[in-house]
Parts: sequence; structure tokens; C-alpha cells
Amino acid sequence: MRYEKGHKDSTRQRIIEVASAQFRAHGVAAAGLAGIMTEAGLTNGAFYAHFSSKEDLVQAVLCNAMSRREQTLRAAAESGKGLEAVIRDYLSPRHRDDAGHGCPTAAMVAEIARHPRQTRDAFTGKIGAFIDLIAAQVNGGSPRARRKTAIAVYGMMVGTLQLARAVNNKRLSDDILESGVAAALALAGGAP
Amino acid sequence: MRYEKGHKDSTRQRIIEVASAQFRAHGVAAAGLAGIMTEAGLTNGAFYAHFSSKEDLVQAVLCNAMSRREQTLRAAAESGKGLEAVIRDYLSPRHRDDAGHGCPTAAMVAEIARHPRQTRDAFTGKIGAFIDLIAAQVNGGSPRARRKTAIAVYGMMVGTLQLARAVNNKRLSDDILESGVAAALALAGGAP
DNA sequence: TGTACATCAGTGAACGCGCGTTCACTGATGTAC
DNA sequence: TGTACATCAGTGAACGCGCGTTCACTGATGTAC
Repeated sequence: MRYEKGHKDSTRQRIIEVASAQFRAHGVAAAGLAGIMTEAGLTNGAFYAHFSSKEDLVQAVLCNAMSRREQTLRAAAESGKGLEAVIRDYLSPRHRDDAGHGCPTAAMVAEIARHPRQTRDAFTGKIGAFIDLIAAQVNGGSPRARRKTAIAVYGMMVGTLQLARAVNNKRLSDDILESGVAAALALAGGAP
Repeated sequence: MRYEKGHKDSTRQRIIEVASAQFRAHGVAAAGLAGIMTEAGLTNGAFYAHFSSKEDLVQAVLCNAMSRREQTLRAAAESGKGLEAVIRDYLSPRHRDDAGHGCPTAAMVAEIARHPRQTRDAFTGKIGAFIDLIAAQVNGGSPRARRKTAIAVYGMMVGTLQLARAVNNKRLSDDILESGVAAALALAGGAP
């Protein structure tokens, strides 16, 4: 073969990573395959040697991005950094201003809700892991209560980050991030 | 004139309402002008007698939908229904399953963040009113603390509703709504 | 009162464009004999 | 060792389609004289 072993896999991975950033930065609908392939250093015809359709790519991107996010969360948990650091990092101006390399849920959740069953399955499968990881770091209460708190904390992180991104006023946007951090810590920290 | 007075205004309003539902149900990018005009009982050429561009319509839709939402919130506050009823209604299966007639923020916030300045301005201007209305019903703390809590509660409502919509598992989805309600009440109710 | 013209919401065909997708082809390599 | 063929990642032009937008036109009404 004229390409070294693993070449095709690495090309596929490159396409996924370019698409992942473009989907998060501009939305799935607004990111075109031609632009993705060009940024990946290929022509558009090569796309279908790697994926059967755009929807197939969306699923691959989702699995990849969510898995990565899960690993980051897991690493933070095991290094003992604690939930507070995760929350502060999530609701930081840096994360707000760089959606392309940020949380896939915050960037794509509303669009995912409108995608076909299989794509939503890919998302659903990963979201449970997030919840469990956060729940393990919540203080106080039964496992069931901790899980409920974890869901709420995650929902708040996603919602406040999106609000901070949409708002056209730096002062208000910073306010939103700050309020999210305070409330998330209050929830996760058990009784105040 | 062959049309009664106010005819054009009511046509414009009809277009806005049809677009409003389609934008929330399918997303701004996925909802086409031709489909909107057809559902409004007009042909596509008539669109530009009412709006200068699709972006112009997006702004009109945003103003209209957010104002309506604000009125609903205000009415609930004045009738003394209390924040609890608002939260329960927001995080209900009915609202989750009918995005087309639901909260414009939850349906469009991520897309709005990618729209031009003027569109984001229309959104930003309205979001402050929401926060104030919620803040007025939060128990305990200084006005500043209540405002921060209100932002967090609103962010959590938006985020958990989106998660509940995206997830492909009724049990988990209901769980998410329930967790959101409990946490929002805990936050807004002051010390537990 | 009758006629000519102005108004204007709406029609419907057409515009160029970028989309996702298809496909005949390329050309470097590995394999068979 | 040399030749013929198979493989296959990638090329690049083309496909039909729906998008947002434009525009010449319609036709019912109001206005001017």
C-alpha cells in the first residue's frame, strides 16, 4: 500500500476533530462538509470513504467529543482537583469564548434534540457517565439525592454557559458565569 | 384600499407567529422562509414586503416571543402563583414535548450566540427583565444575592429542559426534569 | 358621475449559491506468477 | 527478476435540490379632476 498502516484511521480522526470544532463553533447545520474537508487537507469526494453520511459524522463527532470530555472529568476527579475546579473551569471566560474547543453538550444539545434517534442515542449513552462522575463528587445525601443534585448542577453549567455566550454585554455575561459558579458550588457542597 | 386597515400589521404578526413556532421547533437555520410563508397562507415573494431579510425576521421573532414570555412571567408573579408554579410548569413534560410553543431561550440560545450583534442585542435586552422578575420572587438574601440566584435558577431551567429534550430515554428525561425542579426550588427557596 | 391614474399587498417565476452526495478516474503500492 | 493485475485513499467535476432574495406583474381599491 502506498500509505503507511493506520493512515486511513488517522485521516478519519483528523476529519472528526476538524468537524468537532466546526460543529461546536458554528453549529452542525451551519458547518458544511466541503469546509470541513478543506480544513482537513482533503477534497470533498474523500469524505464518503470515511463516513456514510453527514449524520454518520455527527454521531462519530459526538462519541469522540463526549468521551474526551468524560476523560477530562475523570482525570480531574482522580487527581483530587475536586468538583470546584471543574465548575470554575467550565464557567470561565476562556470556556465561554472558545466554544469550538469546549463542551459539546453546551454547543450542540438543542440541535441534537432535533436529530434522528441514532444520533440522540449516541448522546444519551454518554450523558449518564457525566452525571455519575459529578454525583461521585457531590457532598452529602443519599446516592439518589447526590445523583439528582449532579443532574441539576450539570444542567445549570450547560444553561448558564449558553446564556453567557448569547448575551451581548460583557458585564452581564461575566455576572452570569459568576452566578452559575456560586450556585453550582452551593448545590454541590451540600448544606451551605 | 382593498384591505381593511390593520391588515398588513396582522399579516406581519401572523408571519412572526408561524416563524416563531418553526424556529423553536426546528431551529432558525433549519426553518426555511418558503415553508414559513406557506404555513402563513402566503407566497414567498410577499415576505420582503414585511421584513428586509431573514435576520430581520429572527429579531422580530425574538422580541415578540421574549416579550410574551415576560408577560407570562409577570402575570404569574402578580397573580401570586409564585415561583414554584413557574418552575414546575417550565420543567414539565408538556413543555419538554412542545418546544414549538415553549421558551424561546431554551430553543434558540445556542443559535442566537452565533447570530450578528443586532440579533444578540434583541435577546440581551429581554433577558434582564426575566432575571429581575425571577429575582423578585427569590426568598432571602440581599437584592444582589437574589439576582445572582435568579440568574442561576434561570440558567438551570434552560439547561435542564434542553438536556431533557435531547436525551433519548423517557425515564432519564423525566429524572432530569424532576432533578431540575428540586434544585431550582432549593435555590430559590433560600436556606433549605 | 365618469374616467384616468396612483397605491400597494400579494403573486409566482426566476436568480445565483452552497449544500450533501455520487462517480469515473488517478496513481502509488502490493501481490501473483 | 520482470510483468500484469488488484487494491484503495484520495481527486475533482458534476448531480439535483432547497435556500434566501429579486422583480415584473396583478388586481382591488382610493383619489383627482
